[in-house]
Amino acid sequence: MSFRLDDRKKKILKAIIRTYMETGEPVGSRTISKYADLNVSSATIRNEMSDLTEMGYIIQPHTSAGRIPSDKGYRLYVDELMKEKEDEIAELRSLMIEQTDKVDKVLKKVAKVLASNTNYAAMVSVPQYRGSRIKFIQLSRVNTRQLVAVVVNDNNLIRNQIIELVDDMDDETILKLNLLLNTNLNGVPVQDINLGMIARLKEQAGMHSSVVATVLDAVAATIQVDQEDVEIYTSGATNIFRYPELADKEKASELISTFEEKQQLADLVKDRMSDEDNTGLSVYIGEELPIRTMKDCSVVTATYELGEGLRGTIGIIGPKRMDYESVVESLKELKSQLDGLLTNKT
Amino acid sequence: MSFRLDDRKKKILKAIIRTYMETGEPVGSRTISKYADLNVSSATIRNEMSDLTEMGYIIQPHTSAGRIPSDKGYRLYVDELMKEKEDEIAELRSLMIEQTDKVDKVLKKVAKVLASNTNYAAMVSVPQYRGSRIKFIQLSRVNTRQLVAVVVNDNNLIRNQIIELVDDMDDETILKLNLLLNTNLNGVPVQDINLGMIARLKEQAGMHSSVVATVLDAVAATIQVDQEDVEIYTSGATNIFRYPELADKEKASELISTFEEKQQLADLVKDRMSDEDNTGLSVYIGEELPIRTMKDCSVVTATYELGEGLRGTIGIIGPKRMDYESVVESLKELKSQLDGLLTNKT
DNA sequence: GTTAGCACTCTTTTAAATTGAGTGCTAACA
DNA sequence: TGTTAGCACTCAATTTAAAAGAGTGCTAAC
Repeated sequence: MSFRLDDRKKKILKAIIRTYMETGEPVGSRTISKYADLNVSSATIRNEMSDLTEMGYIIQPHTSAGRIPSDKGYRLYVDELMKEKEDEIAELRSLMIEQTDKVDKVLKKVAKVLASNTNYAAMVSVPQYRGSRIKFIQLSRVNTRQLVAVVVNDNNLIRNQIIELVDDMDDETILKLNLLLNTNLNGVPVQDINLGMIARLKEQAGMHSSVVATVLDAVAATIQVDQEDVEIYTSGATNIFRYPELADKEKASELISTFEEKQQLADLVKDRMSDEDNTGLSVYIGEELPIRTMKDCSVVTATYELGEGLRGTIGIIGPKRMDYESVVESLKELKSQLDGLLTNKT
Repeated sequence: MSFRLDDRKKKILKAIIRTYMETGEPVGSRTISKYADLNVSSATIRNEMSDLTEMGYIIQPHTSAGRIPSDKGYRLYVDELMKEKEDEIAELRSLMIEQTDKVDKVLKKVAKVLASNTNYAAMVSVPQYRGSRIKFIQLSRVNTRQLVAVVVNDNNLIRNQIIELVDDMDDETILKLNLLLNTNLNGVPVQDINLGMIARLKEQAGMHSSVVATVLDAVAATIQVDQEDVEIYTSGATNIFRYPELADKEKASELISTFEEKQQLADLVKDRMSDEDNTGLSVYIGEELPIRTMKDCSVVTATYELGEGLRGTIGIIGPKRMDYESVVESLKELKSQLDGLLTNKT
């Protein structure tokens, strides 16, 4: 009782998915039979649809309604049936990135443009520093009891912190510490800096004063990236109201909460980040997503690389019947704009 | 044909508002007649309600339904009828602020706690630097073609920027510039630094090299606050789904968009900021709000002051029938926790 | 001034009837 | 053997009608 997915079946499945994308309503045999390059009657379509249902590519919401694509159906569509679609993307190309903005402004704008361009919800993760190296460290005196520590990494990202002193510290010591920090940490990858290393530095500092220890700890804290919290910008959350299948109170509320919290999105992105494949694009459909509230959604993500090792993710969240082609194209376009953007800026 | 708002009328209005807050349904004369300390029949209440309607404190959504409070009614309630309510707030008191966190983390948390505590949407604006003074400026060399500028103000807030040089700059010049900047700008209020001042500095720098000019411009840009964009954290946007009168697709979508965009909230906050009254608390009801999408909401805001001149706003957005008493109490509590929080931290 | 009573209004709820899209099956056809 | 017309059947969605319920305004009596 197993069927072959022949050419006609594929064509019909594709027609079903395409139609469903537009309307959001279950699609019936009659509708498909009118579909251009497929000159068969609705009865024939019905037979084929019956087969496709049994094969699990489409689903009948109730006895007497049309069919809608299953996750498996969408998956086949994304993997095989989808043809690239080159139009409308030009808009993005012109609309975008002014070199003068700061990185976070650019990323916020990317989220916004992406959302308004696709009519889905968009997210952009701020690149993690992981893999970047320390380029410059400086301790400066603000006043007798305050220092400021500034750390610049090789992507020109700056972190800093005020250090409150409990005891005085003379200028010479500060100079010495600066030298120590720079000779020992310059060029060291951020993630290699750990407690052991700091302990060794404290020893080398020679002086066992607790003030020095405090300062070194503070510097370490400045450098250390909060590995946990990836920052995420979102935009267009309310676009989900455009799609009735996501727009009832229950679902909409849960989904928008997920966007608002961002933590789960961050987890999703982090997951994705560790992977390493050629295109940098991935598609999650429905239950494939690790986030329960999103089981009626699809998510398409792309990783971009601002500079050496500075890697972030852009993504689109929409209904399962999202227009995968244009989403993929939009993401590709933005990815290529972001890749290498940072070459000469903050 | 004008009535006096006597004691009984006030009592009845208060009862109507209280009841409506709970149920969200128009409330009828019968319901009120059962209300404890008011031993009159529903017919009497009806007469009084008729008066109150004519006076504009309550509204009849349609001929044969109960009454709901009008904006004017709520206003009276807030201004006169509301009695302070001291319970449940203790929770906030314990729940809150760990001194160790950074300011932005604290503020995000405040928004979250406020939202989950009240079941309304919450917003927190990040304090503007306006009024703060410059405490410390330092230019440091990162490498031959890059400097980093660090500016610390008297609230210990740090801003910084990488400066790309087009021409080399020797160490002596950097030292000279540092001296120049610190002697001239130290203690100067941030908002007093303008183009004229920078021009004068350039002159004083003596050297007419364009490199120096570039550096000074960059430093100015670092100091300059983006006056336009107040940053705002929001939380609990989806709480609006708890209130049917706000939860239909149309309104919910618009409201959530407003939260997401934040620009309009920022404008609201900025407006508020210029005011100067004793308590720092204000209540906007319905049409009193300058934001069209919020005409069915009420907003309560409180300004807090982290340190000298570092002033921000916390606010609650909810349905007009929000529980003004506990909202006001919650805000007061958080305000008092935030006030003066910054005394010794970043 | 207060209240019981009642007719009237209008929304909400409930139930029933109708419509309509779509299926599955059968029998006929090429 | 694959395709198709035809038809009975199913089930959600829509329409329609009826009933219920909540609340008011007014009147007349206390």
